[in-house]
Amino acid sequence: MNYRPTMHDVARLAGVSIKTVSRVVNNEPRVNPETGAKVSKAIQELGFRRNEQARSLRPGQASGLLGLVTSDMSNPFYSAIACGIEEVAQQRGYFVLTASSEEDASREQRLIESLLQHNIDGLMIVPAVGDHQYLSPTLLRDVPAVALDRPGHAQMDSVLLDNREGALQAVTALIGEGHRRIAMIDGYPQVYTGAERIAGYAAALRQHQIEQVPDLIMTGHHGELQAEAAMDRLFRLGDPPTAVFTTNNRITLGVLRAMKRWNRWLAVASFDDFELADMLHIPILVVRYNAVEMGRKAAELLFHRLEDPQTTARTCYVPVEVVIRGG
Amino acid sequence: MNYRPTMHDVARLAGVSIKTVSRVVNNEPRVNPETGAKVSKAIQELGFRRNEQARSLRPGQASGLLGLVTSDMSNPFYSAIACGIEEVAQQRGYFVLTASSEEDASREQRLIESLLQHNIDGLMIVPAVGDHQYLSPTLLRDVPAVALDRPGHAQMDSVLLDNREGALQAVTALIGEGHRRIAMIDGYPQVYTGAERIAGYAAALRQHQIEQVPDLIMTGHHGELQAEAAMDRLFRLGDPPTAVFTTNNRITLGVLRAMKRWNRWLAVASFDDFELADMLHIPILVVRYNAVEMGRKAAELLFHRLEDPQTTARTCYVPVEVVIRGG
DNA sequence: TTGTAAGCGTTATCAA
DNA sequence: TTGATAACGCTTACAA
Repeated sequence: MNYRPTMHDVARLAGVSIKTVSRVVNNEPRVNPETGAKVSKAIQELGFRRNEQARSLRPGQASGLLGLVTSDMSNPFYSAIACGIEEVAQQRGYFVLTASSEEDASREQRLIESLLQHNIDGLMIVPAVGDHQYLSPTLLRDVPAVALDRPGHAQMDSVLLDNREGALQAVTALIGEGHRRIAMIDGYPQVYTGAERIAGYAAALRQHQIEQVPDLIMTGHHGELQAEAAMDRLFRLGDPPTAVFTTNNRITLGVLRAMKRWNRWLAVASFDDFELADMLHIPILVVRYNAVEMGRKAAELLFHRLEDPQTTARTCYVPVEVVIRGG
Repeated sequence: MNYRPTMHDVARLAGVSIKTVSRVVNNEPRVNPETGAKVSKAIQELGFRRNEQARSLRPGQASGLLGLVTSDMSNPFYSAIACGIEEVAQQRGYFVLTASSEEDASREQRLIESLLQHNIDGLMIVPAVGDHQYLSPTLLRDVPAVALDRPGHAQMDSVLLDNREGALQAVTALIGEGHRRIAMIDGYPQVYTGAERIAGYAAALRQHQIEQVPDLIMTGHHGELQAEAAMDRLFRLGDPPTAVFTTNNRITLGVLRAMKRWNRWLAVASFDDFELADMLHIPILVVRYNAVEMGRKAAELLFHRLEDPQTTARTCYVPVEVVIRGG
């Protein structure tokens, strides 16, 4: 087994006390340059590296760890967020502990508790559906937290999209192209983003005096396959829609698969852009935003709060825009 | 500030010694049920949670942390790997510290050192190009490590794809379709996977007595844009190819973009599948494999080694297959 | 069955 | 400018 040198070893080799080694390691002032050189040499020779766990054991010392809980890392949206977070964290010498809640609130809670046991300095979370009392400062032991994509507890910073506005613009664009029978396929309406996007869809119809048709509103689809089936049902209607608004990237993929299978290409507006959207042979409207930037913003909010814990909770909106892809 | 209760607090409240609390927390036998109940009650009341950093400070105690260094988390291939790793780690109550090397060996080395300072129990790494002496057991302080996607140091476990065979099969399939002028666009030939895939391409041509044409072999492209430009150059040739073999997902995307721009659709075989490949209006051959499974395998190898550090290094090959997408 | 005391590797206090 | 010593929160010999 490989022995790992400690400050004691360095101190012994350099012929100084352990405190002096600590001073050198931490670049404290008031160290005699000569002593410093001796110590540095010993550090080099032994290949000493400070044990971060031991250092952060002492209260008030940061652990250099952040927690990130998302619902599902296999969704490119969340992995893009994770990228942004990591980028900022890495710049500051922090590491990120990532974990997936699978959209399960009790699992999310357990993960958060485990993360707290590891002494994370801050938490970023995409809160799963449900009550979020366990995100209260008390239960988080005053560890700063940022909610991502969905609002968390009232006293948390958050980074959100303008979901409603994006949906409204996308559906309005469809209406502008002359569509009146516009279907909507959505994920979980219980999820904040889903609810907001539905509201945007409804608002667009209302603004143009188009009545909502229950047959065209399909809610509660988890994943591509369910969305594909929903599109099938729309195709089978006596009077099918001429356009479809999908509320997230997974749904959009399912819908496109169904259209390909039926070889009937309706107009599509999708909340969420996706890779290769521009390669489609039909034009498609997408609500686009910068997910990596969302992650960066969240990490930055967190670091600001670590530096200044007193400021009141802030919500940061990431802009969305509607663009045409494919075609 | 929120005070975080310690075992001492629990002990005081329950009227027992700290050691008894420790016994209860760790489910040690030989605790009087009554005493245990008292302690559990105190733990509940105070909301006590063991401090993992303090626990793992003692040598021989696992930290419950694993390190993962990939080259670029924004590539879906690597994030899929991370998913698989996390899945296995989470099952065992481990957390994963992720970091991106950006394909820079010195940065990779610094990240590994930082990870070691955090007392990770094991490391998984997609080694960047370059010399990997710093992946020797000595410099890793005998922390078990698994190389992913590319071989690391001789004494490491590794999880690899059968790159050469996949490339050979893909190019052979193109030849089977009657193609003789088959171009190849690749990323970095210095990267192990790139080199292997090039070798597979060359082997396929050789087996069919097709001579390699230097003009059709474009190597050293980083990212989509460079690949797109390479495809442009191929189109401008007096005698352009009839088919293209691309050695990774980024290259493929660039090539498809170029084809769309020129509206000239050559046959394509791609190493790496990609989302929406099946939505393309042309058929495309892809070398497919399960990246999530690669992550799972790597994590499993790591846990095996944690349990039994003595076994010799193992290499695990993840199967690849050639399938037709799109069309 | 329970408790005392030492120690893990670091930082902080305070005295030299 | 340096060093002895006591924490930090926990586990583990060893003792009671």
